[in-house]
Amino acid sequence: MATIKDVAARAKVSSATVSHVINGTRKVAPATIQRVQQAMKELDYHPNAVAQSLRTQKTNVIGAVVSDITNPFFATLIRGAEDAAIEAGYSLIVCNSDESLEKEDRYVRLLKRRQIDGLIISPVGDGSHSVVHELPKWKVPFVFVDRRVEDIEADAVLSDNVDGAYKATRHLIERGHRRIGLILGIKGATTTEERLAGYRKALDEAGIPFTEELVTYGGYRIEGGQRTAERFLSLSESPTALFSTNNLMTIGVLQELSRNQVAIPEQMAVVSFDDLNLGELFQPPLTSITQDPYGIGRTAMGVLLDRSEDDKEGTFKEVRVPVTLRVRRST
Amino acid sequence: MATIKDVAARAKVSSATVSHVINGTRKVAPATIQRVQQAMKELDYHPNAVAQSLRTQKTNVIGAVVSDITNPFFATLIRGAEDAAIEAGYSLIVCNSDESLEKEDRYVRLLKRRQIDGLIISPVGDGSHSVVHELPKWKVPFVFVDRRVEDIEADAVLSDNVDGAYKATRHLIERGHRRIGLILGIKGATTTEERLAGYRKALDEAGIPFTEELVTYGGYRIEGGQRTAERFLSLSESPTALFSTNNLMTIGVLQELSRNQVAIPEQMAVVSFDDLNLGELFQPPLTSITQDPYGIGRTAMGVLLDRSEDDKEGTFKEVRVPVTLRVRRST
DNA sequence: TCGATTACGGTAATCGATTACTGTAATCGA
DNA sequence: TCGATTACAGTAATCGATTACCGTAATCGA
Repeated sequence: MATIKDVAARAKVSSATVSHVINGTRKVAPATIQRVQQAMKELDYHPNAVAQSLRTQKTNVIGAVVSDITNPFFATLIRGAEDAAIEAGYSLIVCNSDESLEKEDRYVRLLKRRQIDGLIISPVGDGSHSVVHELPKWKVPFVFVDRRVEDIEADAVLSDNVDGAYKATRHLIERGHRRIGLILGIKGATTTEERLAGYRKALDEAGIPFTEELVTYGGYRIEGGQRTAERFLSLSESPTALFSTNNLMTIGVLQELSRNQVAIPEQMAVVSFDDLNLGELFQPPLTSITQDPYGIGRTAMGVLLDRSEDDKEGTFKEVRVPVTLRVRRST
Repeated sequence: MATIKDVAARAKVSSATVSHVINGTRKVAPATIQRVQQAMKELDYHPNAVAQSLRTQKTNVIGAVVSDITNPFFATLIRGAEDAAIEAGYSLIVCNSDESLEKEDRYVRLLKRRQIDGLIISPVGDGSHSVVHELPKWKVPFVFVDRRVEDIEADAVLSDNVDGAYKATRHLIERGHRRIGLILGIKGATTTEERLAGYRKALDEAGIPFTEELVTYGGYRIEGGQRTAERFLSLSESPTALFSTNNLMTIGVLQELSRNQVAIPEQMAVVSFDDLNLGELFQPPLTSITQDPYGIGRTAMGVLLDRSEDDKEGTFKEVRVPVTLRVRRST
């Protein structure tokens, strides 16, 4: 591979001049510029980004840690982040935490070693033992997406969870349901707590008493959706509607209901927080709260790059991305 | 951030010794090792991967270019690649080409500048004008996934497309269909050509004549599925079965059939190459050829790392990952 | 005409690691 | 006892860029 020195030699200038031609960092005589560009072309020279990074202390790489890229929600979020990153000249390294604190820890440290310029993270669990607590000390700019950790000062781009859960629950109430089973994710996670708050708000407003029995935790996994749906079905007085608070658990719920031949919506209405993509192709089409993961990813990257370029401080932003209730036939 | 010199100073040794302690590259007295480790701990030292990369000419970064991470097929493929990468100490930079030659070109060059140790790529279109033609010259090890470019010598990990298409078509024939509409992707892409070959093989075997009229190209996009389904429906003698050769086009097909209230499978049988995940939740559940994208990604990464570690040459492997026909109720 | 300014570009230090080469004691073997 | 070997560790070059600092010639203004 040709280096800057090769170019310099061929153009009969110093490497300093080549660098300045490339970066436009000082005035260079037109004739010299010509010679340098010619030499670069002839040698098919392209600057070594690793050397640049070492010298400038800037890698133009952003790290992203999400629970699982295989989940369409995160895939789309990452896609949004990536598009924004590329436009600004950054690349994205993606890591999957699988909701494991240990993996999250390992990846964040790895990314730090790689001198990333910023981090987008959806923290594992309630974040209480997360490695993110070290981030402020390390001075790596970062932004929370989807979830956040309560007691850490940082930017965050999140869905409007309270509003979404409120709308979903109110919709079910308007359809006449009074026993609404709520399937939450991981106790302590901000998404979970906020969606619970929205649910309670709608119940309160309608004067329906809150029942512990109707609230379960499925860990945001398919299996959790099945398990909790099963539990709801076995209740002496089973609910007439289920509100599942993420896409994977909804899949589990639908599988379980189908296995037990429970008719939707006749015997059980179903609402999902977070659309299943293709939700409209199901039979019946699924009523859901639609989030905007692409928008979350894109604006998160924007917020992150703003911060790392304006250099550090400044008050932290918490952006709430609106969600919409899409009524289909499962309710 | 602490550097190796800080550690050296604190442990009262040279930076060479610190380096050797870290890497175990030469014998160091136990007492010295202790002091160095102590110093590293006290300073919370972690080696700067950028500096290491510059010196060793190895970044431990692999690039991946696929058409769209939002497509569950590629998301899963990337996930497989990533898991394998992480296990081997590599990180993955993911890029989305969106089937655009220009983006593909830009990203591959960017990745090369970043000095990636290897590349996983699903080339755009038929690959004839792809930047991948430059890769051998650049000496970046790379492996094709999902598709390949015909005239380039390289490793490749691909689905057994001929077999899959053959099985799908034969299945339809066994169900009594003789007019089977085939929806291909991008003319010239190896996936397309191979799936066409499998389709023809099954027809030949059954003595059914091949009809141009029943073959269309949908560009591997949802919209293409809709468009081609519409075309098939408007045929004077429309087919009794459709074989759509990727997941996105299948979605388009299903949408279009549903819009026209065509009953599946009574009025039109449908088979998809590549499962829709959740295909079993559709009504009716979808018969499909199931690929193993996770396996493709994982073995592709394995092949790639083998090659970059065994250092270069050696004959190129073409791995065919088996596919299975999953019969559900859409046929 | 001469000092100041401008235009242009080179020298060498630097980023933070790795590693070839070298140096000094201590130990060994006969 | 002395040359050889071994054990241990330091010096400095290097990877490929950027950039602070400096030098020279040409131009300008009064």
